[in-house]
Amino acid sequence: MAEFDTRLRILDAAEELFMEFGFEATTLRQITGKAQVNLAAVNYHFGSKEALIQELFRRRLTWLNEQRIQALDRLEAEAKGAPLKPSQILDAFFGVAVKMAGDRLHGGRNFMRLLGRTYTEPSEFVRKFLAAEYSEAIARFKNALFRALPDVPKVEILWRFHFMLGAMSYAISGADALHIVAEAPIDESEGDDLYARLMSFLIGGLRAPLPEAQTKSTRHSSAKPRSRKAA
Amino acid sequence: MAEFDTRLRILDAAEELFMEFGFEATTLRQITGKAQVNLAAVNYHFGSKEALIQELFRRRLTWLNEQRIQALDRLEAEAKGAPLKPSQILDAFFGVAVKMAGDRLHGGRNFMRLLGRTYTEPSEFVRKFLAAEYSEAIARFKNALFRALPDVPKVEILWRFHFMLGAMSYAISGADALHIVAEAPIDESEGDDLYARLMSFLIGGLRAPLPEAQTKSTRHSSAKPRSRKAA
DNA sequence: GTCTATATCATGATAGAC
DNA sequence: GTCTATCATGATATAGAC
Repeated sequence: MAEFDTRLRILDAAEELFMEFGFEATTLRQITGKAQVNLAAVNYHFGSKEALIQELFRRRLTWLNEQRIQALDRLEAEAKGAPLKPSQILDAFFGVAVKMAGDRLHGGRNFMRLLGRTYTEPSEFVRKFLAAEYSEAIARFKNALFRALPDVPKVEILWRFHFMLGAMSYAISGADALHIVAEAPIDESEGDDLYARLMSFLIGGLRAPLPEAQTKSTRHSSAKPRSRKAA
Repeated sequence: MAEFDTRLRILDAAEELFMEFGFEATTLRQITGKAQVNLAAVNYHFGSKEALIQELFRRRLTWLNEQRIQALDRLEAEAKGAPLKPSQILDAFFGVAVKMAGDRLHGGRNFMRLLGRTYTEPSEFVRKFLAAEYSEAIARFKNALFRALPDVPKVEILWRFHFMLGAMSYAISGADALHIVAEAPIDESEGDDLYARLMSFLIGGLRAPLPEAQTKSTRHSSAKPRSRKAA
């Protein structure tokens, strides 16, 4: 079979299968079967299943984070040293991702849904790899948020960033899980709709009043002394 | 000797291992090894690995959702027919979960971290099972939110509920993933701290201004100037 | 009821012909 | 570079002794 690019066929097939079944449950036989290449091709071209997974993330995640950093670069150039607005920062970080997730054509959709789940993946080597791929972009956006919200404690910003990543992950993983919430299938909100919905939510969460001003309408901690600070 | 003991040992060991390595990557040998029972014990007591997983969820998730519903019952009894405040509803739903997640002692911590990841699990039978276990609680809380926020389109509430579940999932999965965001290890916010942080964020997101562009039905410009605060 | 031993099978990976 | 054939391993599950 005179295949033009076996590598690409494997990567695309693997992306789709990993998205559907996860890393462990997807076998090399499924991948090579779907890609219509020989079973040995994966090991020939990538060396191992693990290396295939890494290459799969590398080819898209590197690009995604470059886009994010470029978007941030543009905003900061325009601002000429002034702090950015939080909404601008979130737009640069999450906007690119949601757009990529809406792109069915180039496989971005599959990849982003996979990525959303992978962020909390138990597998050690995947997490290490993700952390490395993300580190530059995360550092840039963290600093931008610190500057944009000088009154908010940094640790609070980090936690909220973390929460936002969770919301984005579910937003993108989307349909399957949402059906647990909405028994009746609802219109799948793709692209612009989803983006607008997510952004409203994220900005609302990021700019919410800090927890210390929490009004106690609950009885959860009424029995406990307030002095529990250390943890 | 006692079968009961063996069952429990298996469940506890499995919970911990599944949390650490995921369902697929955890083998019956690991489970029975950690539980210090015989390899055949899992199949004897549960029938299969799949049935073990279901039993594992059942024993905790059923209880969790009962707690949630009871909390909602109490709130609604107090309100005597009036709509609840959104913060009360969120408190009933997420508060119980976060408290359970903070309970290292009875294994609730492991379970909740597992649950957070599992919600978007690819595995078909797990998702089906979760949907069934959740359905009653979700229905109750959906309706409570619909009543509490009569001006917000229902589809919007469902999406925001979905986003909130994502934020909670990450909040609980917590430490591992957060280290990707915060390179320097930050104090692990457990219990009350985490709860307060998450609730502020969730309420902020739930009550955020609605997104402008709604390509829903033919209604245009509902004559309500949504104050778009920031681009 | 619990364990030992094993059946049965699918996996990731490799060797070597072409 | 691609294929066929095969490997060693480890998986779930079962049969039968105790």
